[in-house]
This record gives sequence, structure tokens and C-alpha cells, in this order.
Amino acid sequence: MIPERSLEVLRAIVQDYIDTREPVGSKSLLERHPFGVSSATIRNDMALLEEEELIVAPHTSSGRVPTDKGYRLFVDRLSEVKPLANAERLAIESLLSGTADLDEILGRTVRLLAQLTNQVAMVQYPTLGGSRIHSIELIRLTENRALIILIADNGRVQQHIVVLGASVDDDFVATVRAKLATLLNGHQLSEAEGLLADFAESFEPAQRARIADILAGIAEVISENRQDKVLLAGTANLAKSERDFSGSILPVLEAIDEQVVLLKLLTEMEADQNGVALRIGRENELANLSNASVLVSDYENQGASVARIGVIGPTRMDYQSHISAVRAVARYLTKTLGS
Amino acid sequence: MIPERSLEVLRAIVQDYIDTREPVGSKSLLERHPFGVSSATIRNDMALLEEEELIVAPHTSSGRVPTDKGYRLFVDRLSEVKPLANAERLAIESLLSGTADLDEILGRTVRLLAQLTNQVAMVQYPTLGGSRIHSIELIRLTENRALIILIADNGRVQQHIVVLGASVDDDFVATVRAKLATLLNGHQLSEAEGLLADFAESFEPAQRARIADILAGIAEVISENRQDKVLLAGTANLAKSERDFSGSILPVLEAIDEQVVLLKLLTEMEADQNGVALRIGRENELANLSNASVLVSDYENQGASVARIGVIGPTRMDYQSHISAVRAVARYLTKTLGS
DNA sequence: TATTGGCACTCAGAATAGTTGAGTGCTAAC
DNA sequence: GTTAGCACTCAACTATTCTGAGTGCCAATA
Repeated sequence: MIPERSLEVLRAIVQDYIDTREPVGSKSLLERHPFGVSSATIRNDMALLEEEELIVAPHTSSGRVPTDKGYRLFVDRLSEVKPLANAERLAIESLLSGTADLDEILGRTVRLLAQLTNQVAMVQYPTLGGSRIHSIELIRLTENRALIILIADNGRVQQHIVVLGASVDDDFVATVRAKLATLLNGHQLSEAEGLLADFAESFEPAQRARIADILAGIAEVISENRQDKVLLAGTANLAKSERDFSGSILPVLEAIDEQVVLLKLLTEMEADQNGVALRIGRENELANLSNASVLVSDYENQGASVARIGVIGPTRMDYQSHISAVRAVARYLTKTLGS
Repeated sequence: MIPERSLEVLRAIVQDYIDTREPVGSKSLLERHPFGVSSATIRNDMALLEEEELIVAPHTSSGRVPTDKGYRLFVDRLSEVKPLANAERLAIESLLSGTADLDEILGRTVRLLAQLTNQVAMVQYPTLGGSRIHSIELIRLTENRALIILIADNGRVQQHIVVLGASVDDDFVATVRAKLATLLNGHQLSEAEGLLADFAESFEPAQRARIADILAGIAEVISENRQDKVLLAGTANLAKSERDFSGSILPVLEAIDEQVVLLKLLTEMEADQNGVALRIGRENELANLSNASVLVSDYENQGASVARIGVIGPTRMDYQSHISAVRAVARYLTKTLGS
């Protein structure tokens, strides 16, 4: 077990390092934090912390820097979440109020978060949530391709192209469309699956293959209704903290260049009971992000589906404020979308 | 008038500098380009070019580097557009073939262009083009807000929220929706304006204010149908050519962080007869881009509307190949969208 | 047993100086 | 108009020294 004071020393090291970007030495640590012991004692504590791989010295005879493990311990056990400044709270409220469509809300939100944290911010598009089906459009594009458009009553639109095994004509499409309308319009999204259970059987056997294709498409639009879009903001902040990424932001830029990568990142991280998830440095599976920390939070869309919002920055980031910023923005976003 | 050989020297300087990233000296220039004169003569030519502000010496006693003006002259008068390598042509064809929806086509295209040029690539979403109206949905969101959804027969969807001066009920919305359907469905987008000319008059005077609001919204969706989205790819390429941006890519990252800025950039540049536009360094109005060159080309969506695609990179970029790459990709994109 | 003062040691980074070589401009001759 | 020749410049590299914030360790202390 690590003694209490050593942990205090770790906390102080993390805080000072985040503040100053300089490796923290025993003596200068005492100047900022009056521990009431001598620098030699602090040095002993530091030796212990180094033993535990919580801090590390970049070179012999330099101060110490927290390791990923050190940051992890700090976040989990040593830091209080710093409440937002009132000004920040106000900024959030004013920026997210006012009616606007989804694109605009998300765009504003992610820029806000980037500005609040001075990091790269990202937000995943939400699923349709607990809304009702306003209508489903079915459009024949070519002989064997059709477009399904799902319009929810809150104005969200989801589209999907289905490729059909066999060719169809306009009449067929119109029939299906009409049947779908009477069956689904006005119902909850969540009810759709049940309502469609024996849809195919109302058609002649010869048609059922085509119907199956279309149903598969609809199922995708409705139930999965994939959240495959990510919005980014604040990329320029990366360049500002270039020194924190051991000199090169290239790998990080490469990672965020790929929507697919970001999406995987957002969805795979495991959230704690607050809906917040954090990966520090090497904890990231992606080698490109081994110098970065990723911090995300769940947010809700009309009490139903869950999507995510978060930031990417150097491992040397201000976890205390960022965690509360991300949580606050997620909360306000949930609220905004709920209405 | 600048003598012929001096221009040849300028061309050689630009080419060498793009190749080597090193300031070009009179002697090493001769090693790569057999001018058949002595280095002293080249030096005289260089002095002339410097006089004309086409090249500049970073320090006394170093080689010369082209100025923005030098690049401009090179592009306008000294360079042939380099035809694409066959491999590149093939890459384009294979990547853009295969049916897919708009998001996917544009996503692939912009990534392709980024890869082809090793620069940051951007593409502006196209307008709906010369397609027909499949249907128009009108959805009442709250008392005084309604959503207009325009579905084109090629599967493109455009939505817009209108805020109404007065409150409306479901019946009213349904009536308007039905009238719109009989009036517009199946018609060309371009015909819509005419068809709607006396739409308001078919309603009672008391309703006309609301109708006017809705019509304004529809007009926006149909005619303007704003191209306010830009897709980016290859941001990481910026970090790779960091040295070319006099050390900092920050201003460029800041510029491309802002959709609005990019959009302005894309739309404001004036294209030549090939539909290509180029701004070199300081020619950019945006101070952030004074070390960058922006190269864009028009592309068409079903023979009608025009949007743009292009790249951003250091002024020291390979104009000859990039111009042909951007043009080729724009052409293929036009072709892909036309089908 | 935990803490401390003392001390020798380390080493990155700044400061200084010297060397090199690719480049220049200029001039007088061809 | 071109060229050979020459003195000059200066960024970038190398080598060397210096400095100070930092360390680890030990014997003495409470």
C-alpha cells in the first residue's frame, strides 16, 4: 500500500505538471505545496512513486513526470471533479438555447466543447430516439435499387439504399409503400419490428424475396439506425499543444482523419456509472493515440438512445475541468434534444 | 519584358525547389538543367528575376526561392498540365465506380483526392441539380414550427425548418401538404417556382400569412437549396508538410476548422475557362492562408448546379500534377453524379 | 523507523567559438 | 552578352565549456 503522503505528492506532481508543462522536482514542488517536510523526504516519496511506475524521470537528474498509470490513479482516486465556472455554464446555456435543427445543434455543441476545453472535440450523431414514425417513403431509383426514407415526427430523417435481388416496378413499390404507411405511420419506432413481423405474408409468395430485402433495409433504418456520423471541431487546438505530443501531432491527426476510427473509439469505450469514459495514453488500443487521452460521455436523445460526445487531447490535459466540461455539455445536449 | 532564357531559369528554379525543398543556387541549377551557359550568366538572370520579385533569397548568400508572384507566372505561362499517371486514373475509376449514396460518393471522392495529392482535400455538397420532385413532406413540429422535407427522385433529401408567424394546426398542415403534392410531385425542380406563383391565392385571405412563410421555406429548399456543407479529408497531410508552412500549420488548421470559412473560400474564388481556380499564398484574402495555396475546380450535378472540390497545401506544391488531379477527380465526380 | 542535512554526481540545455561550403555580387576581359 | 575569377557572406554543423536544477545515498537525528 502506498502511504497517504506519497499519494498527496503524486497529486501535487500531476497538478504542477499540468500547470507548468515542466518536469517537477522535489524542491520546486515544496515551493508550491507546503508539505511541512524537507525536500529529501519528498525525494524518498518520489522514489517510491517511481518504483510503482506512477511517475518517471525523463532523464537522470531531472524532475518527474506522471506516467499514464499515474494519471489514471490521479483521476480515479485523487481528484475532485472541478465544478464549471459560472461563465462557462452561462456560455453553454446561451449557446444551446434557441430552436434549431439537429445539424446546427450538434455543430454548435461540438464547437462549444472544443472552445471550453481547448482540445479537439467530437460528437456522434444520435439515433432517432423514442420518437414516432411520421412516414416512410419508398422510392425506386433503378430497376433493382430503392431508397427508403424514414421521417420521424420530430423532424429527423434517416435514409438508406437497398439493393434488391430482383427487379421491381413502380406499381410494386407504390403498393408496398401504401401498406407500410397504414401499418406504421404514427407508431413508435420501437413498435415497428413487431408490426412488421408478418408483413411479408400479406404478399404473394412470388414477391416475398423482394419484400424480404426491403424489410431488411427498413429494419436497418429503424432499429440499428446507425449512428455513423461524427462531427469534429477544434482541430487547430492540436497544433497548439504540439509539444505535449512528444513533438508530432501527425499520428493523432491521422486517427481523427478517419471517421471510422473515431466512431470505433466513441462506441467501444466503456463508461462508468456517470456515463463517462476515459482512456489515458497507452490505454488506448490505437497505437496512434498512445500519447493522447480520450474522454467521452454518453448523452441521450429523448430518453431513449445513447450517443457520445467527447474530446481528444494530450495525456497532459486538465482532467478535472475537462471531465466536468464534457459531462455538462452532454447533459445540456440531452436536455436540448429532449424538447 | 523578361527575356526567354530568364523565364526558363525561373521555370527550372520552381521545379527544382518543388522537388528538393532547398533554395536553388546558380551552380546546382546547372547540374540539373544543361543551359549551355555559365553559372555567372545564370546569376545575372537570377538578379533580374529577383528585381522582378519573382524569386527571393531567404538570406544573403543562399539560393533562391520562388515568390508567390513567381509561382503565379509559372502556373500561368510556364507549366504544362501534367497528365495523370495511368495508375492514378485507374485508382479514380475503381474508387468512384459502384453504386452508393451521395454521402458515400463524396466521402470516397474527397479521400481519394487527398491521397492523390497528399494534401488536404475538400468537397462541397452539391445542390439537388436537375432532378425531379418526388414528394414534399410538411411536418408540424410545434405550434409555430414546421419542417419541410424535399425528396428528389434521385434519392436526395433536403430539409428545412420554418418558423411561422402564427400558430397552425394539423389539419392546416395536411391541407397544404396535399395541395403541394398535387401541384409539384413529378415536376422538375426548376419548374417549381412558376408552379407556386399563385399558390397562396388558393387559400382564404386569413391563411395567407402562414402560407407565405411556408412558401418562403420551400423556395429556400428548392431554389437556393444551400450547399452549406463541406467534407474534408487528409488533414494529417498538413502535419507532414509542416516545414513548408514556415514552421507552423496552426493558421491553416484554424482556417479549415471553420466550415464557414471553407465555404466562403470555395464559393468566392473565380474559376478560369476550365472551371479551375487557384490562389497562391498572399493572393488569398484570408491572412491565415498566406503561406498556403488553394486549388479548386467546379463539378456538376446532373448537368445543372455547380459545386466545388479542391485541395489546400503549401505554396510549394506540385501545381502541375495537382491541377490535373483536381480536374480529373472533378470530372469523374460529375460523371458519377450524372448517372 | 521516519526524517533530515549534507554532499558528490549527472546531464539537458544554453552559450560560445570555430569550420565549412554553397552561395552571392562585382569586375575586368573576351 | 557572356564569362572567369575573386572576395565576401552566412546558415548550419561541430566541438567545447558552463551552469543549475535535479538526483541518490549516507550518516546523524528525533
